[in-house]
Amino acid sequence: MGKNRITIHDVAAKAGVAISSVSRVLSGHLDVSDKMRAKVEAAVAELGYEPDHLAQSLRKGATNTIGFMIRDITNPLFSIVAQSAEHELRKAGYSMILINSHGDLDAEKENFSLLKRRRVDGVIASLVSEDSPYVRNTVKELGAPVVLLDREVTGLNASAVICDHAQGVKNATTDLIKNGHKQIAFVSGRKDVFISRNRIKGFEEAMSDAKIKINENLIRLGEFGEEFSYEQTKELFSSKKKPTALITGGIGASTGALRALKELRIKPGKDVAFVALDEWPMFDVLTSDLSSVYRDPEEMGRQSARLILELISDKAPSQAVIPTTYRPRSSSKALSHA
Amino acid sequence: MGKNRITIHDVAAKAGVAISSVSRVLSGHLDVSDKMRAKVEAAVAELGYEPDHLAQSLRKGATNTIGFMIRDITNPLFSIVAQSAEHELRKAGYSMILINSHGDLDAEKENFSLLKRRRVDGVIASLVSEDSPYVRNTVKELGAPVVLLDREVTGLNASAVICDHAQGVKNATTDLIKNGHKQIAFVSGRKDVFISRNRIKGFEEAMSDAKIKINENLIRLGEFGEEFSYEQTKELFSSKKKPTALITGGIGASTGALRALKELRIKPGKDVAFVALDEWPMFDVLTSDLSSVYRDPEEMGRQSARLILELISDKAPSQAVIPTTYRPRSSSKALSHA
DNA sequence: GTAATTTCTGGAAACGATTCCTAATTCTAA
DNA sequence: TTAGAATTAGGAATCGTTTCCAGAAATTAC
Repeated sequence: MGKNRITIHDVAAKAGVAISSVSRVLSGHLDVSDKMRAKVEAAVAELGYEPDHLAQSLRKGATNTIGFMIRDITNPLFSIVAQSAEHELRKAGYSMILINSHGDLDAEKENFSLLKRRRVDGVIASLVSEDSPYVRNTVKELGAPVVLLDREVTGLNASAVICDHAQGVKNATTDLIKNGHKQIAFVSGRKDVFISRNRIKGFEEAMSDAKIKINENLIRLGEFGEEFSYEQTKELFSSKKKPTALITGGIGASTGALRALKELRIKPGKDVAFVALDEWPMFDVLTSDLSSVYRDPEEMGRQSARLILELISDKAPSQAVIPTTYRPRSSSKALSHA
Repeated sequence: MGKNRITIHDVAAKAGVAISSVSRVLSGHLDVSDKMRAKVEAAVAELGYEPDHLAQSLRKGATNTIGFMIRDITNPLFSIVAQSAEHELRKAGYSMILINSHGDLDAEKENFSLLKRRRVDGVIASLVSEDSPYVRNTVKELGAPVVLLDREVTGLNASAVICDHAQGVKNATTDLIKNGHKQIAFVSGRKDVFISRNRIKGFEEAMSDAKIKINENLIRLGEFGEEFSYEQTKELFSSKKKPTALITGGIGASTGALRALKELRIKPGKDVAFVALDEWPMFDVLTSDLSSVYRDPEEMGRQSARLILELISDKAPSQAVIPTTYRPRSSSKALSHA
């Protein structure tokens, strides 16, 4: 097959020089005569030589590869983050190894070990959890810099891209309140991760500012993903005292809630006010004018790429904050029939 | 930092044996005594040694890496294909390098060269085009096996995952006809790629079977992506003689069409019959009962992984055919007001 | 007990590059 | 003309493995 791989030896032989000279020419080293450069470049062109990235990596101790670890690349938000990060890294000469952890802690652990063996120069990761004690160890053992997506870093020598969920949620909640809502339900993922904590924070601030007491029964924080949200929504709207507004955190939660409402024949924006946190592709076309809290996934990708490249070039860890914006649409305005 | 990388030398020293013996134990070679195995394993455990994948690759000539080249990972269908392929490859000990070509031919060319330098063991690719003469060369030069997604292979030493779009489209068209539609518009991507040709083939067969003459003005094949479809749909429904049914090929095209219809205040499923080719996440929840032609993206991922692994182990190229199924919903039934 | 065979182990040569060190060449200055 | 400095080129070590080869040790056969 492709057995006839052309190496630096072949080039050296053809040009009648030493391999060290070939290497020097190719790496743009200064101490090389014009004659030498010409000879080598001719040989390279003639043979169509391309340096072997593998051998270079081994010798240089850098693979120019970044691991991108994610819970679920199927999440449209994260697929955009991944694409944007890849685009950015590529411009800097890096490739991206994509690796899924399916929201599973053991898989995640194994993934770190895999990336370590592959000697990636850095890792961008959306972790399953942030508080487990294993994170600190794993990241330390990795021996390569890490950028965390939407996770709070504590003591860890890592950078992070964090989103200011609180602000967007606060604005959304305030608007709901302004529209007369008091019984506002909030369905989102696990409370032990930053994103949920931060979202609920914005919610609580808005409620507190408006001096409305929060009905704890309407706060449902549990799992990411559709099923949890589906069940919670069904429960919420099957009870006697139904909420008049609903905020759902994350695409999975929004889907589950919309599915439940559909089955219950409750029209979001008509029978109940609705705000989705995070948008998905075709949001405006496909939803009937749903309000949302938006964050720019492309910017998240760009920032994560920037941060990991900075860490690789030995800069100090830092954080990038992505703003969120409340996008009011008609679904915020459903009349409260409280 | 992580300068203290533990190598096979360290293990050999600690165990008091030769490095070749360590290698033999670790690779499960037969000719090794129990005593030796025990000594080495103890040393490995104590030092926490993990073999360097890079060095292994260089020596063995295999990187256990597959390149996954795609036009746009943001396309929800393809992100599922990617995830599913990655999952499958991982089980076989392979990692996946993800690389976007943004639908650009030059980027694609460069991507192939990048993957070649990185010595991937194989490539799964959704190419921008299939007929350009460069494909044959590039793939040959790559020196690694290739699996093409939804592209017809000609003479090339490559496998392919192809979808039987024709069947699903034919069934959908036949159903539309049964519901009284004759003026059926068809908007999809470039005619020079398999997917469009195959889809239109199903359409033409159904029309021909029903002895309905096709109005060429209603067939709009041009670009993938939202804009083209948006413009074509606007045009189609601004003319005097409007189509009574619309089939859109691909997620981009469907989005564009839905956007156009929304602006024109034409309700799919009410004012016009509508069938979308390909579904997207939350399809059933978010669309108001749109008919579709479905293909299983996870199966596409699994099959592409299987095929590339087969090629790597020197099996002959082959094709996997993914069926498509027509999923009639209420949007097929809009009354024809022809 | 010796010879022939089988098991096991260590040494060294790859894999394909980079880079340090040294020596040869050219150039400058006295 | 020659000593010294500055360029330039080649040789060899190195990155961390695997694997071939040869030889030592252990086993078996006679």
